Amino acid sequence: MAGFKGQAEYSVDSKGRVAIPAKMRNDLNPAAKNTFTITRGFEQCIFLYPMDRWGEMEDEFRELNMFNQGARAFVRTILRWADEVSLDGQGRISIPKRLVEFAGLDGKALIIGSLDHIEIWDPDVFDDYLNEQSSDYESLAESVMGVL
Amino acid sequence: MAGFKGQAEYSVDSKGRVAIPAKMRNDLNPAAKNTFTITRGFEQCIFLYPMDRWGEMEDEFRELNMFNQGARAFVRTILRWADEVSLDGQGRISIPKRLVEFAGLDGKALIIGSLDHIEIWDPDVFDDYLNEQSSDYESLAESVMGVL
DNA sequence: GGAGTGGTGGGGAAAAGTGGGGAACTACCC
DNA sequence: GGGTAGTTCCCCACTTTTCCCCACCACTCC
Repeated sequence: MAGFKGQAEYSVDSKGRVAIPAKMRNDLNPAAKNTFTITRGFEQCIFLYPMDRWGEMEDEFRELNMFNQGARAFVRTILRWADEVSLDGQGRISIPKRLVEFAGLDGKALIIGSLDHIEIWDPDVFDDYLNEQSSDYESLAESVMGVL
Repeated sequence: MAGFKGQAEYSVDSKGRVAIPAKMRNDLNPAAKNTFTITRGFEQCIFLYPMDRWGEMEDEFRELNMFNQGARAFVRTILRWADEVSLDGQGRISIPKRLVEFAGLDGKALIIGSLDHIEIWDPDVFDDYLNEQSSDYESLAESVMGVL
């Protein structure tokens, strides 16, 4: 299955609905049944995992030792923000209010494909994130990939 | 079976009744027969285990060595707080008074899905819990999942 | 230029949450 | 032993939210 890639800027309507780019919809595994688990991402963005991939994530969480405080706190956070959303007839999902607020979405959304998941950012928030990056793309690449 | 996820803030009425979110009810295994074992959770919250999953938990407790003092104390605690509750026609359960007091519930309840169980928190108590967290979500994720 | 695909916006039906009332059961007191 | 008060459980009705469907506009590809 091809991973998600590319980016697009779409509008978020008053009901919190956002269209998922057709290109990414086409990359969906039929097993995902046009359904995603939407949850809080890292940094100030939203993660969207297709149902099939989310099942694998849950299996990883189940393997954690729930008698460990840190593990409980982590699982509580990722799960309490999570919700299941499906594409409507127009290829849109509706984002729960609390996630709209968390990501600071305000009329516009930046959709970014990221292999096994899709990220949703507020365009302004994403600009700030880019500006905060201390190292440039080339140095980052070296530190992440250079040790392989 | 998909695990429980998501959160919702519902009211606790004067009779100690709380609705279980429809999304979580739909994730219930029919074998659970709309029945839960409700008991004291970790941190100041209430745990709700569907009947089918609770059976497995009991099996785990049975395997503990009851000649060990700690094991006895642990099992005593979790069992003495436990009670069996069923959904009424409106999808609600009624929480035993002593658990309402333990969790500090006061008119409102925060329901959090957590894979194999559901947690019930008082919203204020949960805020305090969040504030006590020493590390942010990103660092927590790295320390919990980063070693995989 | 027309048809089809892709994104946007709104309205109505159905489901979900909330609160209250009444019957059945129990426990306590007279 | 009977009556009363308290509790629990079940059912009904109301209100709000959510979801699904329909219509429209823009762009692109024949």
